[in-house]
Amino acid sequence: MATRTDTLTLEVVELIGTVVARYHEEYDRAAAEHSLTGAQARVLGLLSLEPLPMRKIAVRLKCEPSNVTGIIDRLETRGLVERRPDPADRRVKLAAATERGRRTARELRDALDFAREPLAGLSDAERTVLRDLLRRMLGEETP
Amino acid sequence: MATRTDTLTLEVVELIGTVVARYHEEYDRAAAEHSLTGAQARVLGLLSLEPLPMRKIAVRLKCEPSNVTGIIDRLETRGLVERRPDPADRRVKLAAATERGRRTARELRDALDFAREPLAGLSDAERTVLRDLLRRMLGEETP
DNA sequence: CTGAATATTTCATGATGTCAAGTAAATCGG
DNA sequence: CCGATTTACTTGACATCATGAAATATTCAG
Repeated sequence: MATRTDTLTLEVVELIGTVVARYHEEYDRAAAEHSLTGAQARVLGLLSLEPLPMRKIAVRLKCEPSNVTGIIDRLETRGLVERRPDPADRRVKLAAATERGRRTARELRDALDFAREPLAGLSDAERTVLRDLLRRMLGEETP
Repeated sequence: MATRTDTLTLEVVELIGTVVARYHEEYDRAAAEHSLTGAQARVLGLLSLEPLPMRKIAVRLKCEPSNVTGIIDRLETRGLVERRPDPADRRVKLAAATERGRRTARELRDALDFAREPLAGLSDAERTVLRDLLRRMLGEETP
């Protein structure tokens, strides 16, 4: 099976590149409307689901823990996140979204839902096909 | 047509998020193997096709021209890119990949081709479907 | 209890990004 | 042709994000 140089493959790769670029534009634009950077929006989104230790945030972001300190600092300064002690381990600090933080995260999600409208051009059947192709492409087994 | 909250749409959005993350990981990893950052690799890729004025690089990157100055500075320091005068307009500086720059860009492209192997799991017919769906999703009319 | 491992922070450093100001060159109106 | 405006690029100041090393506090293993 030709995997590298054929026109079709290159075309798909190019399209995926475009999807990636579009995704970031929309994400950063939505974040900027709340005066957040992309990284801050991402972390706030994570914390709106559940409080997390600094260490785990770093794992999710695939970055050094020392980097997370600064990002949480900035979110905390703006009252969107707070640090709490972990009752089970006094070394650990849990970062948790405040009420305002959760509200901001919700608004961000809604704005991104709007940005996701590109999918509106596809029917349910087509989305199903797209979902299955993406899953296989990502090597996830169809459950 | 339900576009926002249905499970199928959210699932596809999630998968696209995963594709975006995967794409960046691979891209940055390939760039790092040549001691390049993602931004540097991206610019080098552009310049390996044709020399460009600083201004146009900024447009392609969707950033301020002053930012491009630094990126080109760093690529130039490493002998991958050079600045040339534009014979048609003495205000303009053309950034052009050197021979070494073109070679590095080629190696980078090859490494990325390898990273693109996820597509190997799909047949030609499936890739065609994927291509068409992505095109429609991106609002490009099928030529 | 002591020593190793873990979680976080701080500091130094570099890349990327913005914005404002400055320089040089082209262009336009008169 | 000439002065005013626009355009292209650079510089400097600053914020964010990222890494890595060192410091501190706490847990855990033996």
